[in-house]
Amino acid sequence: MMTVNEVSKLTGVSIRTLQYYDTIGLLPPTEYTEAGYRLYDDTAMERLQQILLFKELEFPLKEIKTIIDAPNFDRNKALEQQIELLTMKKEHLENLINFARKIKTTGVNKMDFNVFDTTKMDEYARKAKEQWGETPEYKEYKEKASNQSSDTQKIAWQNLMLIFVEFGKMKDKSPDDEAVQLQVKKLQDYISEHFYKCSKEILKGLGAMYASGGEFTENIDRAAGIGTAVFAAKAIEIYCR
Amino acid sequence: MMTVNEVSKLTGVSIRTLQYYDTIGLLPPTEYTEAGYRLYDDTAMERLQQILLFKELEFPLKEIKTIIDAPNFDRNKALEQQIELLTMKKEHLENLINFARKIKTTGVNKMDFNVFDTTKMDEYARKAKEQWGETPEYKEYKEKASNQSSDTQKIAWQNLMLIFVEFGKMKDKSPDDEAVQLQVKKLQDYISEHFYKCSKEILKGLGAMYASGGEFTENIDRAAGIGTAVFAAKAIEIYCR
DNA sequence: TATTGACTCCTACGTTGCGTAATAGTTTAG
DNA sequence: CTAAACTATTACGCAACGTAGGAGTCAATA
Repeated sequence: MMTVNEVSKLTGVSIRTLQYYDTIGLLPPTEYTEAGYRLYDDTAMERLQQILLFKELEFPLKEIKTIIDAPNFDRNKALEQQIELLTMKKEHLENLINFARKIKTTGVNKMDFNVFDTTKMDEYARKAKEQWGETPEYKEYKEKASNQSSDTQKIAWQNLMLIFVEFGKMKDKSPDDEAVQLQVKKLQDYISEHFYKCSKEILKGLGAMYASGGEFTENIDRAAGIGTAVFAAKAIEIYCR
Repeated sequence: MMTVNEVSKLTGVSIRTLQYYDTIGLLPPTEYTEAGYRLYDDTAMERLQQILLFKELEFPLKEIKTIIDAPNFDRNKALEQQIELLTMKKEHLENLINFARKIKTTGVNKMDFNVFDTTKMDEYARKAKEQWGETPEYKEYKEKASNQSSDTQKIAWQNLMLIFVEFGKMKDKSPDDEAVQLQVKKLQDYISEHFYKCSKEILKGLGAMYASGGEFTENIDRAAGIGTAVFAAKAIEIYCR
């Protein structure tokens, strides 16, 4: 039988934590002395080992409790689910890192809220559908959109907006300037990678849509400066010739 | 001037959040009506935009406050630091994912606490040093150990232990069995990748150390079953001939 | 004008996993 | 037997809000 101090020293778990695990019923001590001191035996220690194992994998304590208490719990299934969860978190972080890098290089400080609004994205998708109908490109978009988490999607749209921000900073140049044309290519590549294969045909249609004066135009101009949408459309038009 | 409701609908930020940002001083409204209603103007909205931007990058609110309030704050430096932080988190998750995968395949349910104890790791390192002196391998270890975060190191040790767990499950086989020998190679590769280049010479020395009856032997046996250390040492000896 | 419905305010508890006192009783070594 | 070391319980603190409750406000309708 070991006291809290001994258990703590052996396992590295703090005394407070042991007390806490007792109060939440995760790891009740084997018995108490008359004075109320907690005493743990080997069985309790094994349970603690289990707890530490799952805690290491970032399971929340409540889940750990149900997992360990369930007599015939499917360990592997829980592990797989947790792996999935961790993977999603990882991807989220990867997205954020890319986003932060781009923010740094473009030096944005204004960004339209609608860009952050996921519901608007579907609106754009619907508009695109109106223009293109049930083309293979639209199907591809829907597929990618449904496969990827909305989180990944959201950040993809944000990064797309950052490309327009770069357009915004080139407005003093001519639309056929080399740097501007390169930017158009970056746009095309980005769309191809994250939404659907973007041929020059489609890009042309997009350019027209950007400058058509609708919500898309507004959003671009608000995020990247007034006139950016039209400017980008011009550059796109030249690029697609 | 916009009310909380309007701001909320425009930005997707909840009313409660706006109230909260007011109480913590992050985003005080431009003014209050006589009735105490919060009113926001364009300047406040821009500030909110900034806040959302940094929040997206998982900056804590307190930092966001200091960042935005500092008149000549080095944005890029803050972004770089945040990128680093996010990268560390990502690496941690990658480690955990690998750990979880290995746990799943090996089916461990016992793991010695000392394995989780970082302080012991340095002890092993010191022992290794006694055996090898200031060899280039030891220098390599120290370099890798200092470069990698202690977190990554810790999980590397855990995964090393899992390799011994697999040894433990092969104890009924002969040490020169093909599967066992393959396991030795896996051990060698793992050490090479995560600690230092592990030649057969060094591996031989390690094998002797594992079976020498010291703390290392105890830890291996406790984590992977009694007799595992000796068994692994035999297999290693054969492998190194 | 009174009422209704929509909106807003503030207060305050719940969440997660403990850290950190503060106060008081217990055990052990000298 | 006393002091040192250990333990217990209680309870606040943190991060970033969600949620609920009670009450005052605003705009429009009956």
